[in-house]
Amino acid sequence: MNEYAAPSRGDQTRIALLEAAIEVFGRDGFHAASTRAIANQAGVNQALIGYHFGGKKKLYLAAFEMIAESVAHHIEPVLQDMAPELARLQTDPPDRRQICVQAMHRVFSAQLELMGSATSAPWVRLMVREQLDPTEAVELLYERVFGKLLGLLTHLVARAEGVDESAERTRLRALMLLGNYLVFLIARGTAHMHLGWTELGPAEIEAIESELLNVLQAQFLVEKEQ
Amino acid sequence: MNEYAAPSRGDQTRIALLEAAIEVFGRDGFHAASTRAIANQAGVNQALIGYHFGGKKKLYLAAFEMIAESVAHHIEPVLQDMAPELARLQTDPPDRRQICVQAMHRVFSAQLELMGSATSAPWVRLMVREQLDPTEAVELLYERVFGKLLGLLTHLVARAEGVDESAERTRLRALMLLGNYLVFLIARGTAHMHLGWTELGPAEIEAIESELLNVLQAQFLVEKEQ
DNA sequence: GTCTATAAAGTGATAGAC
DNA sequence: GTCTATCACTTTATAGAC
Repeated sequence: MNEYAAPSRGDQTRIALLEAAIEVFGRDGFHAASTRAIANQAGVNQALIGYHFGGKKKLYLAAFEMIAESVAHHIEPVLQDMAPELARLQTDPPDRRQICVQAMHRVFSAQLELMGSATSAPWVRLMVREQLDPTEAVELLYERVFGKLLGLLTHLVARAEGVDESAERTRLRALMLLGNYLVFLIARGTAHMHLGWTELGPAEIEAIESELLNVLQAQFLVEKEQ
Repeated sequence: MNEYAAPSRGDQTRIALLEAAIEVFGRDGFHAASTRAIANQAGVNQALIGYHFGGKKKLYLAAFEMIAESVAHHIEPVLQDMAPELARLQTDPPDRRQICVQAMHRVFSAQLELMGSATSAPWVRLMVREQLDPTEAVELLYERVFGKLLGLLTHLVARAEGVDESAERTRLRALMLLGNYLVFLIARGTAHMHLGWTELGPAEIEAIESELLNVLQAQFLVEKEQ
């Protein structure tokens, strides 16, 4: 499909099916989601899944292509915005710890904002599901989304602590940082029970974000003897 | 069934079905797991699921009863072992930060050991799945497992930092700590890709545990001005 | 308590009319 | 490109023999 021309009827169907697929696969999981439920949600005929995508499994994979594109689209401006600071880090300035903490916080804020928005919540659900039942899509996601995110975090950890970026410990640290907010996405039920929350709205996102900053500062804003 | 008498044939069937259920539900998810696959794995007839448990859904819930019991059984000695230190914390000793960090590390070690062992890996998979598709079992798990764990962590955070145990920030902090190792369970595929790991064996568990201690020390072993 | 056999409903895929 | 109709298969649950 031409990106600038008006979408044809077929394009509209394809897009509707992809959006419905993200919604329903994310809510019910691959097996529990029926092609009839997806077609119904999209407002199109069930047989069109076969026609446009070649089957349920291929629709599933196509949905991840769409997500990866959208998420990359959301993340890129944040990375662009951060470029000057990242460049400054190469010169090893005395305030590198502050710069790194700020950059990490910015990355997490962008992620939290993304996951909190109503439009992208279904993406998150589906990406989390894919982690649990990995298919070919995990590689796609790592290549286009999580790998970049983790690479940046690893770089920032390395710069903040003055350690080697390729060391296993550094990479472990980056994953653990990611865990600090992933827990709210994945163990949402348990998290809400422990906090007495009933939803994950702006106020809750704000609370997570604020505490995340505290944790980052506690971890990286102190000189260490080693 | 009497706990001390030899299990009857029916008891054996029940137990075999529960173990198979944990295995298969954890591997495939509730919907993708068929009662035939579970019965086959248990080496019993499919119709016996209906007879002993009343249906697939009830078998699923019964599996969580069994898990909760087993996990509580594993965790209790650790808690018992920690009781003296927890009592000492009440007196607000000068080394309370060290005590708290040690206690947290002990909790995480016990968890990591549990999740790393071949026998309990299926439990973990199933508990993680339940987080994503919450049923009545989430409440059971929170009541008997996660709530206790999070309660202890919240208490230790409060003691270490000298803050209020019931404050939302303190409870958030406890959840974030949990996230530091949960990420390795839930985003296992992504974590392995980022680290170049191919399995989660003793060496990997050891690496996580060791880095976790560093993170705990960085977060809690420094005096703060506030 | 365990088995076989089967009912009733749902699934993904597709042939063929338009 | 879209629709209806249907095939071939799988699912859970259960009736009834042993």
